[in-house]
Amino acid sequence: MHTVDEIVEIMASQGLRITDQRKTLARLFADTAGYLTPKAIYEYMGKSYSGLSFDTVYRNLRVMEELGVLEQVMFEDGVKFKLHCKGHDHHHHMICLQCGHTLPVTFCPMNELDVPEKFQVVKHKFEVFGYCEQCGAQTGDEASKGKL
Amino acid sequence: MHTVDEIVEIMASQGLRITDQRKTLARLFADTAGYLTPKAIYEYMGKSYSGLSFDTVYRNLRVMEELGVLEQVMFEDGVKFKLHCKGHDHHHHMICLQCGHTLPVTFCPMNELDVPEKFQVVKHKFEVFGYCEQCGAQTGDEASKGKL
DNA sequence: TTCGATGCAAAGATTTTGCATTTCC
DNA sequence: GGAAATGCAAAATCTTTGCATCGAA
Repeated sequence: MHTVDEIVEIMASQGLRITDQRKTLARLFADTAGYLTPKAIYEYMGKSYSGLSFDTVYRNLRVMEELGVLEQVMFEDGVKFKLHCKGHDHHHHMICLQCGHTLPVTFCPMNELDVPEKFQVVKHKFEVFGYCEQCGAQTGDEASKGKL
Repeated sequence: MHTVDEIVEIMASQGLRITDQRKTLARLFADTAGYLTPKAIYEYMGKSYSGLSFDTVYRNLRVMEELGVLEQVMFEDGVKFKLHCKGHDHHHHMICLQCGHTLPVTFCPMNELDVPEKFQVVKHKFEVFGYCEQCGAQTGDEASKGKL
């Protein structure tokens, strides 16, 4: 996980200018333990910047992704972003369908998997979806209506 | 896996009309052991139907998905469809980055995973990406350029 | 014959790009 | 001061919807 300062430092070291907007973006991701949609990010940022445009948000998300600060993931309901997990040991995630928060999973199925020698593995994906403590308690039977 | 006749029968039993276009779609999926993009499907269908429109392809894909014949999956480069795996025991897939073909993986990591009791599991995803025998042999060093 | 399926056109939604203006360093 | 970042507008994708016509049952 990165702190605001670390993210800002990475951007500055690449020659990027540190605008207010980018600082706010960095703070948002540093404070968020999960996935955010571009729309949610735009709406959050819009609170602080009246003339904010969607394309600037996208541009900054792309820049931060290229720097390796953020990672982009496709879900059934669209693209989401979160802080990149680099710097940590290899792991996977349990993801809350309600709020998007994530919990690390240290177990990796690739250690157990018997791969046919004909298949040349490049990468893998292992994700567990469900409801976190807060959301599971709050929603009860409504839980199954989540749509991440 | 379904045969063309099984797919057609499922559609007919739901009151859907069996048009030539739908028969061709059924045959395409019955013959394809992997994922197809809407665009690839449209282009394939276009060979047989000159006035084909994209919206009809989409409509039929949605219908077949609702009937449980197809399943839709989001990849980094967009939505893809394949025959639904129902009727088989629970399994996962190894997916070729080049051609989209899939191989079944009977191992399920959820059997090994120690889930925190606070987290209420709904579903999971385990996918292995790489190159199948044919594509791995063909592409060699170029392999890493795939983009599924 | 009748209602569902199709093609066409247009609308939505999401993401990207060109360009003038503003702002950081 | 000069280059990068932003906002605005418009374009490019991808997907869906309304409606008149066509066609399967």
